Amino acid sequence: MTQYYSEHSQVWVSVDCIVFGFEDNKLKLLIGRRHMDPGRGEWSLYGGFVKNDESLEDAANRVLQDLTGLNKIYMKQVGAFGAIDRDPGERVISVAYCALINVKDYDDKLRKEHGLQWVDIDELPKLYSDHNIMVQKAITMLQRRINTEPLSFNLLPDLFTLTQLQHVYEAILGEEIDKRNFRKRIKQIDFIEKTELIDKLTSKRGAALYRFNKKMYADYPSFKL
Amino acid sequence: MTQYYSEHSQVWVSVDCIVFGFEDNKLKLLIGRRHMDPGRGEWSLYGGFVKNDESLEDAANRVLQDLTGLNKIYMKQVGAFGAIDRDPGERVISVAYCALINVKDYDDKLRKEHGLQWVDIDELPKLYSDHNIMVQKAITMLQRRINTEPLSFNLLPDLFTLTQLQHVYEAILGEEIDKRNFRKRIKQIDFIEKTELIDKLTSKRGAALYRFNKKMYADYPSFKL
DNA sequence: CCAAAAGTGTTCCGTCTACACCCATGG
DNA sequence: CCATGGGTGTAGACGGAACACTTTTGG
Repeated sequence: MTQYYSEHSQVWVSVDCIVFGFEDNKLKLLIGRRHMDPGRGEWSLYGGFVKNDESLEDAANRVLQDLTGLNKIYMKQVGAFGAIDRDPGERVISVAYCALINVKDYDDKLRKEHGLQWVDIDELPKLYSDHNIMVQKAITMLQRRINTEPLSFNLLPDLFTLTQLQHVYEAILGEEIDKRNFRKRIKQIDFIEKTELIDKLTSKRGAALYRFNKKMYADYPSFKL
Repeated sequence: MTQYYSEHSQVWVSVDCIVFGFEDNKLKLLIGRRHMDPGRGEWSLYGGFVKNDESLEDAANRVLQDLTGLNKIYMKQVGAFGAIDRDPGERVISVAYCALINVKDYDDKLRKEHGLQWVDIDELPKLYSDHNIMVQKAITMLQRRINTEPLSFNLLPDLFTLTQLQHVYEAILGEEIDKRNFRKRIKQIDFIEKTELIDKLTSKRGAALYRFNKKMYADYPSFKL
């Protein structure tokens, strides 16, 4: 079993946040250029070191809040990355977290202050260290889970049209979906509620706005698209 | 982005191995009693600290080899666990790895030397720290992946009968499977090869032995049970 | 001869897929 | 009046689930 602490070496642990957003019917990733060595100037995920008095989740939440001003963001651990030389400076193990945010909730001024950009996931540049691998793993995770967990709503405003929702699925899965089949399946899910409201922004005719009823889902947490 | 190292604190990082085996048609977990403080005497997973000159995977492999004498064990990361007080002694972040081994390959003398036991996953005791959560997460992971990845063979000898294979699925999924439907599906998978050999140990009539053809799978890595 | 496990097909039902046209409105 | 996106149903294919009896042989 575990042996005494002092005989062993300690390492730095960081969290890296893989922040996805949805805009122009594309899945986007929030990245910026590193402001410090090693890797100054390279494209990178946003991250930070884990402090002694915070859990991994707390650290990821702190970094995300610092970054977006938002609290209670949907977040899931992607995994720990621990190759010896993954950080060119020192031994740093990093735990990657995937976050989904609604771009509209995110103050764009804050984005610019941090020097960050939304980049289409189909046009990602080479990122610092192993960050591309982290992103790839996060996308695979989303694809596996999107049909069995209500993830997609985190990328949309509280009120959304079915076409928007469909575009989220298409962006994550990377393939087109038949509109009629998609809507048929949605109708069977009772916690995706149709409201009386009509969205007139995206079409002339107007589209019904829907809402994800969190309470109803919490009472009966089963999801299968 | 990441800031300079020295301003930040370091932590201990350990790996914990969730070792599954299959025996008596049950899924079993390898656990032992802790030989040191904190938590001396409690049931626990087997683990060890990550050294400065090894990756997380290397550390997990080292611990597994130390434990079983086996090399090239099937292994997958379950996740990083980082609650502040998860280790009662010091701040230790642990990365859990799930391993699948064939009990027959494992020298039972070595097991006893380490004071370890195979315990039915339906009869797990309370484990040290957050180890029960790790195990639960590993089982959920297996259940999700067993139908899309060729995991099950790692729990069996090279040659196995279809009934044995079916029992592995039943043990992991926790539900009974129809024999005829199961065999129908297996027949469609061409890298599960029927051999000429007959197993006479488990039945009077004798059952055909099958083999997982790794090369054939590597050439065409698609799996759907 | 019998207990115990191996092996084998068919039918039914529900689910997924493919597919095309009318509607409402702003400009 | 027309371009744009919203909204709707059906038929055929396919895959999954239910289901029971015969075979072999060691003891």
